[in-house]
Amino acid sequence: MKVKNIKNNFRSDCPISSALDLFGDKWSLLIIRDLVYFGERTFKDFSGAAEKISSARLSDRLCKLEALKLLNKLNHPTNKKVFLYSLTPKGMDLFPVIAEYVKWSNRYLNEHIAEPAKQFAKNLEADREGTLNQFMKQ
Amino acid sequence: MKVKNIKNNFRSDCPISSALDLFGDKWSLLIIRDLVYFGERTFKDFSGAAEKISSARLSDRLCKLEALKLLNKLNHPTNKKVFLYSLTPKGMDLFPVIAEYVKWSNRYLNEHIAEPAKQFAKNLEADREGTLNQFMKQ
DNA sequence: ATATTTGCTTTCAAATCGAAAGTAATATTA
DNA sequence: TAATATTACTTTCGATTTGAAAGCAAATAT
Repeated sequence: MKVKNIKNNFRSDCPISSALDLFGDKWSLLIIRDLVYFGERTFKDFSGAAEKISSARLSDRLCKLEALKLLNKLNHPTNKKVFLYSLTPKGMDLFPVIAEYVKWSNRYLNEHIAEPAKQFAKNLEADREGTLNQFMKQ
Repeated sequence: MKVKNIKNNFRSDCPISSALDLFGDKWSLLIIRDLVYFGERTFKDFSGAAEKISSARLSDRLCKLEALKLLNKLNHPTNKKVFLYSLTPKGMDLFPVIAEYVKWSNRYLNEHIAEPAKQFAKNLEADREGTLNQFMKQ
């Protein structure tokens, strides 16, 4: 796949619009989410997530996120055709963004969201620092 | 404009994907951003932002965000053809999400972003609670 | 040796997008 | 008060992005 120069194509010098230019689509943060939660994932693992990303889109997003150095792609230790994706520190630093989405959704989409997420949101509200650190130190 | 039932069309019961389903496009958070910063904006004001949203897209997004009750649309006190958009508490509660994007971009896109945003990020890093409260109490 | 699995790529119709022009109602200017 | 300008949109249309499905090659499992 060709990943054309994603940077140097920003709409403005605003940090918010620039972040959205890089990973402000409907899939990138869900890939990051899976990696925060599971640590490592394969192509097939990502494909299995509830949102049902198509393989074309998944392939495209993994390439872009790797090009942005938000994730690492490593060989599986025993299976040559499988790759293991994981977060770089740069990618892991998106976790606080994700956490704020969780808090907002817990407040305003509460009846719609899954029970474990509600608990996570509750922990975040009670002790943000601690809950984030729990995930972010490795 | 017709705003078709935006809810009941979620990809999953995940709070992150659900939030992205509602306003995970490249423009919605920038509209919220302008309203956090300026309090009130007109259609023309939004059009003037550096990212140069097209009028068709702006019209569409304002409708959707109003339908989601993230913003209010009020008549201008003296000019009948102008409307004043502002944030509801539900919309204002997206500010912490925005703030985390700012922090991330300040870390990883630092040389690209504008100086005032860098200062804001610095304040956030030094005193998150205080900096957020400064904006969020009206 | 054959079948299956994995991580993709290709194809294609449909949805979404940006750019530009158009419109209708109001407000300003001459 | 008649002409001009402004505002908040809507319309149109070609280009880009998307999702769904099928295809594929290499590696693994049977």
